[in-house]
Amino acid sequence: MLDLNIKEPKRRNAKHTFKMIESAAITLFYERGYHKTTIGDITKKAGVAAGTFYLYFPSKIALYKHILSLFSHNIRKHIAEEVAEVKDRYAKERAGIKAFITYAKKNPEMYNIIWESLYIDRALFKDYYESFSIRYVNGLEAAKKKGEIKPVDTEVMSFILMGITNFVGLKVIMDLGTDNSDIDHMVDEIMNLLSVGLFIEK
Amino acid sequence: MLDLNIKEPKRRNAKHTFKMIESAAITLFYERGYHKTTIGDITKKAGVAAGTFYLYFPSKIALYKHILSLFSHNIRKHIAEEVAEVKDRYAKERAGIKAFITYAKKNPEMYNIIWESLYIDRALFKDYYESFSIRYVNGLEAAKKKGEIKPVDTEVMSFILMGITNFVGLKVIMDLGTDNSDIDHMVDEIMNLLSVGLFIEK
DNA sequence: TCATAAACTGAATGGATATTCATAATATAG
DNA sequence: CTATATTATGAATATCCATTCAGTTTATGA
Repeated sequence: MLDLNIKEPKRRNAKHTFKMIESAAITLFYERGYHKTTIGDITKKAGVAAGTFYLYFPSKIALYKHILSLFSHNIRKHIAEEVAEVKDRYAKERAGIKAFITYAKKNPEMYNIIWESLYIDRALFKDYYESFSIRYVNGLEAAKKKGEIKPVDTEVMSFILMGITNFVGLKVIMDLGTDNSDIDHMVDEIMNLLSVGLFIEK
Repeated sequence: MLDLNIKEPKRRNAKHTFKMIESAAITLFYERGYHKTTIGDITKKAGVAAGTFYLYFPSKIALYKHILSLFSHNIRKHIAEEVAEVKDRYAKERAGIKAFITYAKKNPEMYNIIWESLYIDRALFKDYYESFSIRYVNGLEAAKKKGEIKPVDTEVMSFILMGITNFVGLKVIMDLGTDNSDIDHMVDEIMNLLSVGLFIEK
């Protein structure tokens, strides 16, 4: 893991201060975006002085990278836990897709903050999606060997599946379109496409 | 259309200046992002004085909106032209998907600049994807009536299809993963999924 | 050629903001 | 209780940058 030069607090009160800065930043980065959020905004919301920020974080960008790393781990962990509970590939795929969308709905900050990496440090963005893809490919290759899925190009398929999940997640988070109340319905639509396709043969 | 208070140049030389500012901004917004690009950067690259910028654009944000609007129209027009040439829904879908990806590869700035609207003005982002979705839904509903596609939820399907196209496009533009040389192969993988699905029935 | 609108210049302005620093308060080990 | 590492403060600093403006140049129609 990259060293961000973040100083961990030692005493109980300081741990609380650290968390307050963290959560204030998450909220503000989500609401206003990274560039429009100032250190002053963050410390004010956290209820501490501006200087306090620099006791823990060497810079604004280090804080951003720290939060991005938190989210990367959390979402992966959450999906892995849900997927682990089921057996075959179909059930795993459904569980993974639903886990992503429900997690995104509960933590809308995550989505925005991860995507914003593209405009903060492109390497972070590339790294995030490539490593997500690699995980996906591993699962798909295993399923291919077991004859659970068709002999597709798993790398392309990983981006197809990430695209589906991310955009349906986006619809839910940003409330795009008319109806975003029923996540299970959306997951069903996705699984139906993955099962029988979209087109009717002539 | 929203009025951006952009002053169109009248003489030949000035039209050239205007274009230089436009294209410098497109390059820089792509390379550095909106917030990290200064008016000084833009005017320097365009080869004019800082004040010249304000002869044509009332503000930095107005320039961004102007460019976003250019891209919105161009990509839609490009896709519409390609789609118009073919008849049934399958061919239309293939043409549309391929048109998006090839256009994105040729104009990688477009992708970044459209997405960045999320961090500049969320309403622009919402508007962009919702109107894109509505166009998609219209096409899908027509195909449904004709019995060309299955009776899916077309709104959800529009986001599924946008997600697929956007993420495969992303892979190509950002060179994610190992192989991005063969766009036709990727489009085939997508069309195959849309035809017969991913899973093998037991 | 001349008058004038259009185009252009670049230094100056004003406001914002990331980061530093000298100082003070506080928790805890011994 | 005391010494000390830790935590906290917030005003000051230094830089950056969008925008303005007073003055200059240039194209073009008459």
